[in-house]
Amino acid sequence: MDIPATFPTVLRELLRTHQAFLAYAASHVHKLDLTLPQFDVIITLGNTPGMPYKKLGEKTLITKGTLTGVISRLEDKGLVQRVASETDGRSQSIRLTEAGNDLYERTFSEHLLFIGRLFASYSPEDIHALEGHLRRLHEAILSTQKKTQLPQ
Amino acid sequence: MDIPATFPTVLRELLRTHQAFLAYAASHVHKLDLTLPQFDVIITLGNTPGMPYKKLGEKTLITKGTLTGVISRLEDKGLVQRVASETDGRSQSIRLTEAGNDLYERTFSEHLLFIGRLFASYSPEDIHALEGHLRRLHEAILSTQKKTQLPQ
DNA sequence: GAAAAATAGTTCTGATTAGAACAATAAATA
DNA sequence: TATTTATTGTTCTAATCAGAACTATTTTTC
Repeated sequence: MDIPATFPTVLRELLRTHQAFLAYAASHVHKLDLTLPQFDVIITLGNTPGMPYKKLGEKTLITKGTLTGVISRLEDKGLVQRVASETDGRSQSIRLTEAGNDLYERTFSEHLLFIGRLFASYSPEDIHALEGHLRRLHEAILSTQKKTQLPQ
Repeated sequence: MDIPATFPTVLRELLRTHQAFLAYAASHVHKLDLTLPQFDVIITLGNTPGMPYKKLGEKTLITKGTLTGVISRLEDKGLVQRVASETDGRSQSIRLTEAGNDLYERTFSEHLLFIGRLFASYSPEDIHALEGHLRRLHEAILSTQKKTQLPQ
């Protein structure tokens, strides 16, 4: 079995790029007195009638245990509210309050512009290629993980 | 200014891929009763005479405030030790203890194999291409960040 | 319909994170 | 040399993170 000598380098680069992106995005979001996960919840809920807890977690990649705390802090700030589901006694819907929606409308497009600057030098094809490479690695990880789960 | 409609998708994919990789790597490392940052420190120190605190932080991407805690926990486990610098009263060198080195020797190559499985379907050119794409995005982020730092 | 299994959220724990404030030391400057 | 400035590592805070245990409610299965 011959391991390419360079794959640890790729992975380091993945980590560094990820970290750099978070720092860049956070520098913008912190001006709103929100954390990155909090803002992520806001923009995920924007332009929706709200969504169940679980779906929100899947979209934002936030674990349910963490999500409880994030939502609570946003609720304290008056930006979101929990609404008990009528059909399922376990479930709740999270949605933006009026203040939360105001914030969303006021900041989202600017945030998009801010993030978009990163890709100033990218053509649509460039972006597409990058996405393809990431998606391939992502899928490779998932399928390797699956194989490893029930080894031999 | 025309923003490509797809860049949020790429970034989501970056986050998902990153998360998937961490989960995959952690599943292996947790068997050693170590966290990912802890193991990262171990393999960074492996095959070195130790290194100053600051350099270790740069290599592992761990902030100095966090690093203090990580090192302390590894010290408690008897895997690393702090050695005061002789020339600089502020500085310390961190290095593996004998037990730490044993662990490193025993687990590193296996860990490399484990991670290498992710790239089973990759040719060296594939890996190189992926790395190039990541590096480009990384540099785009850094340069955009620099421009934003002193705006107008 | 009753017991068992699955699901939604909460709570708890230990660790990491970024960031700021701080002490001690070293280096630069005047 | 004395003062100022920079650097190293620690400590502190508030938040996130994954994972496990737990409660309350469905849903499944028999």
